[in-house]
Amino acid sequence: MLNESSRLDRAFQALADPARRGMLARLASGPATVSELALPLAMSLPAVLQHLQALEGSGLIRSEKKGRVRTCRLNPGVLSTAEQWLVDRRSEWEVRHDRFEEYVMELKDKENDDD
Amino acid sequence: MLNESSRLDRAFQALADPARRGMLARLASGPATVSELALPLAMSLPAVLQHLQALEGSGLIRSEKKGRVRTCRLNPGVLSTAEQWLVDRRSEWEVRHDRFEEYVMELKDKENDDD
DNA sequence: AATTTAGTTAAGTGTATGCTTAACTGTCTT
DNA sequence: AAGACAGTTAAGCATACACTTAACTAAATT
Repeated sequence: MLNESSRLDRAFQALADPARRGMLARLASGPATVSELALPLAMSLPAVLQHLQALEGSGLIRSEKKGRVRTCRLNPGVLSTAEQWLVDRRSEWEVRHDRFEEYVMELKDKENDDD
Repeated sequence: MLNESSRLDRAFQALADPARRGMLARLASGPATVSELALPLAMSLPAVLQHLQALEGSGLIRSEKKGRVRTCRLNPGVLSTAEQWLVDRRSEWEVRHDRFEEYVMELKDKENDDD
């Protein structure tokens, strides 16, 4: 079974590499073949393949082979799962922070009462 | 120099571990000491320290020591930098996808014209 | 049929990561 | 002053990661 936590592990892990983020950025503008994805990268093709496996293993992309060319495309679902995790944390923090600001305001109001 | 790409490397790398995400989730609800962060984790204190170093090194948290207790708190800036990267990719994809949907709609309209 | 193209597999290497235990440094409590 | 508490440092170990080269498969071209 692939629980939510290990899905996020894989997704963030996949995102933690500039070559892979480059591939995702490329794929955001449309499907691409393995060679096209490899073109801007200064590494061997097997290395590219390994990055693609990481991306596909995390569910960030999917790919299919037709003849001898494999076409990759972005899979936006996992992208937004990761995004949502970050949004949730940040918004929880912001709520707390707003409350703190309120509290500071209250203190200032009381100070003013004392004048 | 710490460029944007390697900042994202570190941030996503830090996010790719359930223990560290747990710590961030805890810190989203307010500051905490090292021991408090360690409490729910089934690992030694030095291991916890190493995770905290990863988090602080990525800029996701900051911490300060007072007496013998170190207090950690969330640093929301890097969180939203990572979030923004994901949002940008997803929204670019969505724009393209919407255009494709439009295109499909157009095709269907033409089909209907032929009926 | 021979060659080029597109991708794949296998094996090896160096570095990074995630953990451990043991020993240690300050700070607070009694 | 003695001990407990909160955290830290150092060293070691096993696994995972990012790459490489060499050898290979299968599809398209000439």
